[in-house]
Amino acid sequence: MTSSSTPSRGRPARLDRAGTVDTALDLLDDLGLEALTMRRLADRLDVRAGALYRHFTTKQDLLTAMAERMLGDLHPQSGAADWAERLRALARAMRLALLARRDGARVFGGTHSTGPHTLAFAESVLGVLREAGFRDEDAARALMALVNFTLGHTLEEQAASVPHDDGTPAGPDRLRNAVQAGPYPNLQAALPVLTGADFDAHFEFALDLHVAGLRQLRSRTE
Amino acid sequence: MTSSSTPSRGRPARLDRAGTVDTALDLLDDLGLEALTMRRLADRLDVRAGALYRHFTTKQDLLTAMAERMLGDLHPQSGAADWAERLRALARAMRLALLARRDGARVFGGTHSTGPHTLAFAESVLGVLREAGFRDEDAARALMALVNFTLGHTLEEQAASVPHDDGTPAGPDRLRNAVQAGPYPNLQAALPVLTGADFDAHFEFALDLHVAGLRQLRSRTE
DNA sequence: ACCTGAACACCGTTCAAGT
DNA sequence: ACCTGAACACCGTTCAAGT
Repeated sequence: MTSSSTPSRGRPARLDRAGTVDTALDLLDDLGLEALTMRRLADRLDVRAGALYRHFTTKQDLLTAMAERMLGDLHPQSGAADWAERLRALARAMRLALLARRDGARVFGGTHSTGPHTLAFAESVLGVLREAGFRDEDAARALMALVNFTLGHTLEEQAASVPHDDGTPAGPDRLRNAVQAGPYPNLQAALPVLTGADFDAHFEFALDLHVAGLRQLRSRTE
Repeated sequence: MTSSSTPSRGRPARLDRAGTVDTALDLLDDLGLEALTMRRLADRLDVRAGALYRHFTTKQDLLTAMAERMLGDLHPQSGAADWAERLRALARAMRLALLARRDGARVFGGTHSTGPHTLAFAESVLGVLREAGFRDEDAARALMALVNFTLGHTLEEQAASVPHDDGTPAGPDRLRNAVQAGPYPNLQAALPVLTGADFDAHFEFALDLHVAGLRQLRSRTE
């Protein structure tokens, strides 16, 4: 369901950047980042690994294209609401785009795309902020903060859902055991929330903090 | 300057967890995460690679110990100030601890230590927040938000300082070229700040947002 | 022009055998 | 008890040679 176009007439080129990136993302979903190797990707494309280097100078180049592609599936949902709600919608859309693929946050975090989807996202965030009256400098820094905490959050969220080798969920257990073994009263109190799986709520909390901070900055600047 | 103790009497064990972690961190500083291999670490310890597996079940285990060790060099600077300033000091200390070693943020982000240093840090942050009057749930989420954006920021900061193969700084150039090639008026306006290297200011901005958000939450809760 | 075959220089990890 | 030697099953990347 991945390779589109190129109706096999004559002997069509089996490889092209776009199709290869799609297949690589499918492979990522199936096997995870650790198992995404050039050889396995080549296998799935019925090609030898060396052939990939005609379209990607390096594996890093492929990963960057994958990150860029992920941000293409970005649909911020927001009517003509106020700036804060439009900002929230953009942050939520970024989170969902990264969550949509296995290890999406790690792929995104390990690359630095300057492709059109990535730039369009940044452009949108900056547009909302500048229209809201923020200075260029503050808008730039607010964009960085938003991207950074969204990435950090999504990294954590995807890491937490990785199970042990034996199948049981890894994160919560280890933390609970460690906390109960030592003198950590505050951690003990926070444990239910920290080991809880309500990542939507965690993200919304962080988003609220960010927006509240911006609102205050705005009211002082204007 | 790394291996301490074990005055070579008789035939001392050449390997121990603590010393190995120190050497691994030295190697990380010298060569970076990409080049930190079990074989190279074994070389520096005058040992064969297989011997490392007597002390670390896996490379991931070693990396986790390294992350835990990094948080041991945490010295939050703050007198008996108010909660907001104490929180800032903790966040700054975490950032500095990660920046102190090459690729420190990537090592930390790729692991999930539940060691004493890591837990003590979390315990401190939670302590400040709970003493300030935050509910357990909010304190837990504020801790997660703080760790996530500090990690995200530091990841970005260390990635930005990686040069091209040819020596010139990689990040700024590529972004500038890409932005100037397309219709990105908002990015154009933000470019000086985005490509600027004042990461202290970027971090303080994000920290201000976080604290302002918390202050507002607190005034509504109490 | 595009891909294969085959190699190069590595990896993490395991484990019998030595001391 | 602790480490070596040697192997296993891989990696990313390059490049002459084929078609």
